[in-house]
Amino acid sequence: MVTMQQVADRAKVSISTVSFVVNNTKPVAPETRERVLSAIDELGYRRNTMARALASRKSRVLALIYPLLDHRNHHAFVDAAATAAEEHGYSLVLWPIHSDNVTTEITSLIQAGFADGVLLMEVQFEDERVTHLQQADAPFALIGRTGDLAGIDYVDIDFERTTELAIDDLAGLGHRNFSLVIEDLDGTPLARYSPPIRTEATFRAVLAERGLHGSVFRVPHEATAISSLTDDLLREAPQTTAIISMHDEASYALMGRLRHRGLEIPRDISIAAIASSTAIGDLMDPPLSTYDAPGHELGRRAAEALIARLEGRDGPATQVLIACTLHGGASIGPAPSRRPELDVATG
Amino acid sequence: MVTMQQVADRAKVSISTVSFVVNNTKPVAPETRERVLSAIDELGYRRNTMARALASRKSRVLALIYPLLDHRNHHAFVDAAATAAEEHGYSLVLWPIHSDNVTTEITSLIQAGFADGVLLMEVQFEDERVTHLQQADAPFALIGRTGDLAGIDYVDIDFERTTELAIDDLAGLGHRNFSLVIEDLDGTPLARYSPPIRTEATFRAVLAERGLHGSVFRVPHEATAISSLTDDLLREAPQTTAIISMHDEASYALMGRLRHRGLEIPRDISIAAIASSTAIGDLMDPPLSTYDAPGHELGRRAAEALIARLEGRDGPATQVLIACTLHGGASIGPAPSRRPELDVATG
DNA sequence: TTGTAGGCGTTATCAG
DNA sequence: CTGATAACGCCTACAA
Repeated sequence: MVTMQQVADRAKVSISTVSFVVNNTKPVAPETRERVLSAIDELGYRRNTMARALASRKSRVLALIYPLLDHRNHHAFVDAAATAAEEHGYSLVLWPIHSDNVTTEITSLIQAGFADGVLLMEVQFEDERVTHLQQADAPFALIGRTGDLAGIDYVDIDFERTTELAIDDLAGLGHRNFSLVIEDLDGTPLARYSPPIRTEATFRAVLAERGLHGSVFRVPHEATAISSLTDDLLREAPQTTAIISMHDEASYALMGRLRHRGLEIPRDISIAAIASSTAIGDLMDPPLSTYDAPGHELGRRAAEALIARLEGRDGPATQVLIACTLHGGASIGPAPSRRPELDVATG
Repeated sequence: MVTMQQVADRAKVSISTVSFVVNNTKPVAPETRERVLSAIDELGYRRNTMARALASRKSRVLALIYPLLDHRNHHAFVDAAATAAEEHGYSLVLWPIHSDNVTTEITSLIQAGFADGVLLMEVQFEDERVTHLQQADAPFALIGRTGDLAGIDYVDIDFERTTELAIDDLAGLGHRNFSLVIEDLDGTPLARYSPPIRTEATFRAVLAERGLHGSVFRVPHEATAISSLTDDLLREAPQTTAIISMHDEASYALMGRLRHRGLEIPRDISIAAIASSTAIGDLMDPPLSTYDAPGHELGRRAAEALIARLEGRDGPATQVLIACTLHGGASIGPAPSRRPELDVATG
């Protein structure tokens, strides 16, 4: 390993001069700088990350508290956060959660000087990790939202706006009777996960406001519940002509079983997935019309918000909401004038 | 931040004694140890990661070179690697690749003392990153395999065994005519990606050995190619009764369009997905029979192999191959005695 | 514009 | 078993 001292010797300058050119921290005579630069080049010097962190009291590491629930697709999100971090001279460390004392684990990351700040995802409506971070005065940013957001940096999907968009798009096609399909997370660690909560509330509010009708189906993450959904829906809300789904597995099942029941999509019934992705939608036949989750942008902006905070650019909190946008697909269409009779025996 | 010195003062011992108990590095009198421990507890001491790394010349960080191709599901894999690392006192850092000079970037991670070792995924048959790491004498482990594997630590799916398993399982059901569907990666950065290469070679070899028949379909990752696959297959290999697919998107499309063409799965034709996952398979109707990729185990073992190497446990290289195992599904069944006539006009 | 020197918090070596 | 003390490689006042 080649050190600053060796570079200094070769360039016939002091070690601090090397530091100045390496970090651009003080003006250095062009000619001296050249000498240093070429010494660095010839020796293949790289400044030692750990020594730098120790001396500067900054690790330049962001810890992403990483949920172990693997039924969600965080890929784009994590990817973008890592990339953004790297572009700003930071690194992203995955911090899997599995201990019971999650909260103390998280702040110790920072107290141990390992990370400068924390990125939190899968945030619950009331999240003790957040309060703990606040108390410990540890820099953090959320992907997602808690209930109380005063002064908190966060980036999240605008579920409210997305829901409204989907309803209005479908209403514009003549639909008047909606069904919303969301995940039922009761009994799971995500019981108070806010996306379904916010979406359901918005769904009801918007329908009421527009004078439209609808039902809500909460579907647990189990094969039996998912496969019985279609029949439940047709029985309990037979007038439905437009389904909005925030449950990809359920969407799949619906597409298949609705056709089994003799309904054609979108001729007889429309279905739109929100907070999903085109990649998933394109697998279906017909391609599912999806309002794509802006995973990439969320990851990037969350990392950047945290970095901004770390670098002292204080000021108002970053509070960003991004709506999902409709991206192709062929599963929505004009509302049918009337629905064909269902062959109930087939169900 | 509370330091070792403060702990030492409070416990009325020297700083080295504190270090000994914190790291279990030398015997300490039970009573002294107790004093230190309670001082640590009272003060809330945590040893500084960066100082430790500097002094011990070990960062305890593994860098996962992280591909930016997001059409693959690396979730379980990354997750398991991070968890395993953490269990061994290491951290996993995501290192997104986007520079042109990937190779030098990778070794500089280590030269900068940031990471002790590197985990490489999406390995190509000939991979210059590997040769570069070898030349730089940087510790690394692969997830995947290059062509030349002498002395290299790697963990990979046993595509050969998996392919053989799938063929034999289906042959056991009476199938004699197979089609293999793999991704065509020509023209992409993964042109020499080894899984499809190995799988195709094995497919041909095993069929020949068993006296069975088959065709190979290489399908690019494009909607048009994927949607025309079914017709191509039925035209070019009409006698096929069993499809083995290593291309999830194509599997989806096949399930849908085969039914459109009047073929029932698995009555008329069987389909098995290899290196896939039950989670994906369960979305289909009928549930796709999948030979599940052991992502979780691969991630764990790769991380552990690298750590073993880092900790000087040398000896023969870790070279692990894990076959995918069949996991449920209902898309394979006995070979049909004869296939119903196809309504060619429907295609 | 450049150099000197004192940390940063640990680890590790060597005495006692 | 315990304690000094010298690294580890870099940053950063403070001097020159």
